[in-house]
Amino acid sequence: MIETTVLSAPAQTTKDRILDAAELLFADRGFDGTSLRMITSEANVNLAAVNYHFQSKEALLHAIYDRRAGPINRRRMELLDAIEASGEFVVERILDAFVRPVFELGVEVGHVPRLMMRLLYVETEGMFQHVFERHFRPVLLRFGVALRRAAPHLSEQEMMWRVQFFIGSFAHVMAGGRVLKFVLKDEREASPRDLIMRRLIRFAAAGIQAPKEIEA
Amino acid sequence: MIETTVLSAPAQTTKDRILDAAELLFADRGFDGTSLRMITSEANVNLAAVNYHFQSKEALLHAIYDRRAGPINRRRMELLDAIEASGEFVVERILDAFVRPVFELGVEVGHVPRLMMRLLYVETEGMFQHVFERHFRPVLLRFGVALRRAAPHLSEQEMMWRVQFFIGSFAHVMAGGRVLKFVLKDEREASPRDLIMRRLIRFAAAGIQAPKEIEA
DNA sequence: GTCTATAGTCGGATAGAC
DNA sequence: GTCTATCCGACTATAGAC
Repeated sequence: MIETTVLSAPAQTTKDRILDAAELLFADRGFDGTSLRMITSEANVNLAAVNYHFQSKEALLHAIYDRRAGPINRRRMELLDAIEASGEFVVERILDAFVRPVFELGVEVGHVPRLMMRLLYVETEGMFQHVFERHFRPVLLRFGVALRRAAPHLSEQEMMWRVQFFIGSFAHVMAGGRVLKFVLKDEREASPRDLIMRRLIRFAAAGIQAPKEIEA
Repeated sequence: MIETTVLSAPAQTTKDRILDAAELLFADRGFDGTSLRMITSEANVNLAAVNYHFQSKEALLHAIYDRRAGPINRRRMELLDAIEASGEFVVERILDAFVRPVFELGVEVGHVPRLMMRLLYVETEGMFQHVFERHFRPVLLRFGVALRRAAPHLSEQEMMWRVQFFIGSFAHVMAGGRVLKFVLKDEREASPRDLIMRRLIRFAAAGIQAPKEIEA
């Protein structure tokens, strides 16, 4: 089942080398802050190769997002399938299904959340729309439905807001907002990723299950 | 007490016009995506004026962050002073002191949270460090202390993590992550800002006050 | 498919007149 | 303080040889 070629990646094609180099650079320096020259130099390919394999710098970013967003959200769907099959709609387990596929990414792609962060807040509307409609919206809707079964006391819009609060927490710790480094210092390195994930789920599950109204 | 010049802003100086135009452009298109020519054109000032009043494009962004981060965090400190004076350490009230100064910003500066978002995740380390050390770190530390008095069952590091989850939720809804528009649709326009703030505080207060351990 | 060479544009910054 | 004019480097994209 496990192909050894996935990890060691021998005999990588020019196209893949471009994708890998560009992905890291875009995550770190942003689209406008990354030149094709940086990418081709880092990937050890010729400058013209980008416009040959992709058609433009923008189409390259497009391809990068599709390559990552597809597998992550398919995995989320699988985990949701299992929850629905079992009939056990528990908030913690549903949230786990959302965050686990990202936490399970290898450390060698630890920059992917930063890339997604840019998509959420920084990239152009068109870029966001393409990726969101294709990969994220169906997943988000299904999570909303599952969570309402787990916490039926909330209206649909109330739940949608709380899901957004959860996504904010999740995105923040995944993208490693620089604040984390300054506030938590060495603590962060010491905390195994698994513990961070459990802390996040604990926090968000309590928030999502909070009673409905503020005033009696 | 209230100066009418604050709102109508008559006879704005060249320097201020540059600050205003650049702030909006940087928030929308990012530092690399904004040229000095866009800024001076939008501000109706000469191209050379930027390098005269500030010294470089980077120093201009510096000035922009200082102009906003100062007042917001001073207001937070005031609200914290009031809490400490009253001796009523209630999680909801402490969280309110953190978010209120931002929610109270006029709609005409609704782009400021987006600008802060870029600082958190996108700008250079140097830019972040300058602003964080000067404006945010002292505030964050005080909030951590106050929250631990309100929820003493948590260790310092546990609380720091939960504060980070809260900040993620807050930043996400303030920056209006594009997801909000797509998921919540018209609902967002209809929800008064005050209601959003209360929902956020309700969610985060429950999360922060969640019991300590996952397993017994 | 891969390269070199270059077209064509736009960027930040500054010199120097007023 | 404000302007015009300009330097010079860097950028995306492509044409055309191999």
